[in-house]
Amino acid sequence: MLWTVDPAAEEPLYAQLVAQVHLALARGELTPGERLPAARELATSLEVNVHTVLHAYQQLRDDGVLELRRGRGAVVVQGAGTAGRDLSVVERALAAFVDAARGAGLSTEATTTLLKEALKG
Amino acid sequence: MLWTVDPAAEEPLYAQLVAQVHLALARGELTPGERLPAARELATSLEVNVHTVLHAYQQLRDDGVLELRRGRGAVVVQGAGTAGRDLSVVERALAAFVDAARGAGLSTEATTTLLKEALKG
DNA sequence: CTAGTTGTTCTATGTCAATGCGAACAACCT
DNA sequence: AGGTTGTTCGCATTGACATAGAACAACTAG
Repeated sequence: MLWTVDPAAEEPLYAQLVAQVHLALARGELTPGERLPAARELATSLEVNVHTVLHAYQQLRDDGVLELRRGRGAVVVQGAGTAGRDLSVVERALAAFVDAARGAGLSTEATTTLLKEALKG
Repeated sequence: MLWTVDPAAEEPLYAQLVAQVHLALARGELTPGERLPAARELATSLEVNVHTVLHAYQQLRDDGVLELRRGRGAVVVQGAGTAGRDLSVVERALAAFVDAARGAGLSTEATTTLLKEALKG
């Protein structure tokens, strides 16, 4: 998977990393059993502090996505993600939703707020 | 519209108010020309500081949703929102998207991340 | 014109998250 | 045994968030 980080973004750096892993997992770019780069290594290449990367890793562990062990690194948990599943249905539904929202003149704030509400229930 | 605030939520208080206005506007519960409660008044009833409410109001003004004038209060801008439009199409598309995402086993993080990505492009 | 209302602006304070930095430590691998 | 890697401390800095109080200016209503 591809790692990127935008220090200018409003979203915290660690949260950006967390979201990227979730997304890569959903897209099958990351599969269970796969090992992620070492925290220090990733931190260096992203020009970010080690603790920031570790913060993201620990968050992902709490999410049940990663398994962390000293000396071994960060490994994607077996059964995590949707690897192998077909996401085309989701992609189509997403495209339809975005089109509908834009067609109705909804702002991005209103659109994301609607989704959050729907996910709550 | 209904005003609520949850101090325990992760989302900032002012952001909660902003989201509520956006949502109410999208749902037609708030119409252009309508006047919002005075900042001090709303702050008192919500047991929140005046500056917090004002922060939300000013954010909404920056979003092009509100018009603020001293002595007159906060009024919804003419042409703001989707008042009068039919949101049933959006609601259905949203429901379909949420169903598809859940059916695919996507986490809420992955789902919201997907939407953000889609809204960017 | 007067008094009340309401947003605007200013200063100040305290808390907390995020990030960065350094160091020691424990489990794991080769 | 030695290197790798996550774990756990401590500490400092920055900024957002929220609260608080006060004075001020524009508007409304009487």
